Amino acid sequence: MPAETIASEESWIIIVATQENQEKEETNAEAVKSAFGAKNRARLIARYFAEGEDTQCAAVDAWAHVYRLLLWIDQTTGLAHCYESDKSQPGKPWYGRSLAFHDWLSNALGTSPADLAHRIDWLFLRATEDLAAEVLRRAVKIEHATRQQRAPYSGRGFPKPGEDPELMTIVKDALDKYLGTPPPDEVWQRLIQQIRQYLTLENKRKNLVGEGFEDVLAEIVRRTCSASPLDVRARRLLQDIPGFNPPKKNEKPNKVDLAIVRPSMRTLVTAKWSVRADREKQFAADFGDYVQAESDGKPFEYVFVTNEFDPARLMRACEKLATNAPMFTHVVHISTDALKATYSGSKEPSMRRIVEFIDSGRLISLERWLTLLQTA
DNA sequence: AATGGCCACTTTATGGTTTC
DNA sequence: GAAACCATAAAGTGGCCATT
Repeated sequence: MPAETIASEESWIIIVATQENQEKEETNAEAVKSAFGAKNRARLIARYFAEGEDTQCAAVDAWAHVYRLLLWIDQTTGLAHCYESDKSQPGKPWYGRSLAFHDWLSNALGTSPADLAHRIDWLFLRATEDLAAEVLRRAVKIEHATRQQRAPYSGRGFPKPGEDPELMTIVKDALDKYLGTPPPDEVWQRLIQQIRQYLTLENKRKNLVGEGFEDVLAEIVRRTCSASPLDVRARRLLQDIPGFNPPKKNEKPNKVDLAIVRPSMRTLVTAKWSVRADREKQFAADFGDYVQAESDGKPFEYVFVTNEFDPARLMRACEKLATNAPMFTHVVHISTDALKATYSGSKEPSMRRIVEFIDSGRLISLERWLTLLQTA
């Protein structure tokens, strides 16, 4: 594996970066300062659609774009992630469902179960390249300062940054018998740093999935509905949407995940890749704020878009009432086909219930929602 | 086994301050 | 007056744990 090493007499900074990154950086003169930030996400999403064949973005393929861009493989099972990791371990019920989902997805994307990993997670992989480049730039920048800080203590065997002796012992003990010659210090250090980077990388993902989901949906709506006059924005202030008052003083302004404004209707979207109980409570609180702030005396839609696979959570979203009418105008899942395939081997009533909701039109697919937006 | 809920994790955005 | 720097709030998610 090619690596960039910043050598110094003490050799304590070893940054791992792929050759590919380095080349990209040279051609890509502009440096990305916030790899996961709104600006870079927009740049990457634009690039994704520019490189693909489906530039217009057909409603029927919308789910595939979302999954190619955002879905990932669970490291512990090797399968496409559709539920909490601890419940998706081999032998537990959601392992079977994860297998079914993985099977459905590789088929639907026209690839094999073994190759699926390379067909998804586009956004995270690209953003991660930018992040690595930025980390490298920063390390170079502060290298001098770090060396000065350590200078007074040189020669006294102070621990080096990023050494992690415990992790090193684990690896050493495991391989001891098989190593003819003990590897040099730099090799150890690079290995340890690579392991740590690999492990921490996964934690960063949730950071990108959240707002990245909002951005991807916004872009898909824009491209799918390019024929009709509509204004789509992610994280728009409620007060900036026509017909909604600013908050009373001392109350903090409310941001809407996705706001779609058409001549005929204002649609406020809450977009959550997945759901937890605490987030469910937020739905009703937000809706209350929206109703409070409405100033035109005209109806608006409140839509929930998600990739949640838990039937209980989906059911509550479908059934939730505000006053005595359904709170959500639509409950939208990225792929109701994926849901059905994932549940197909399960006889639990909760899952049958969801299939009924799908069949009755209460829980609709992203494709269906986009066509509704196009026609209204 | 399913449910409900808490919170650790990580980054960005923002606003203020300092430096050149 | 731009830039660089710093501290802090906010956001969103998945893992995890206790309870049903």
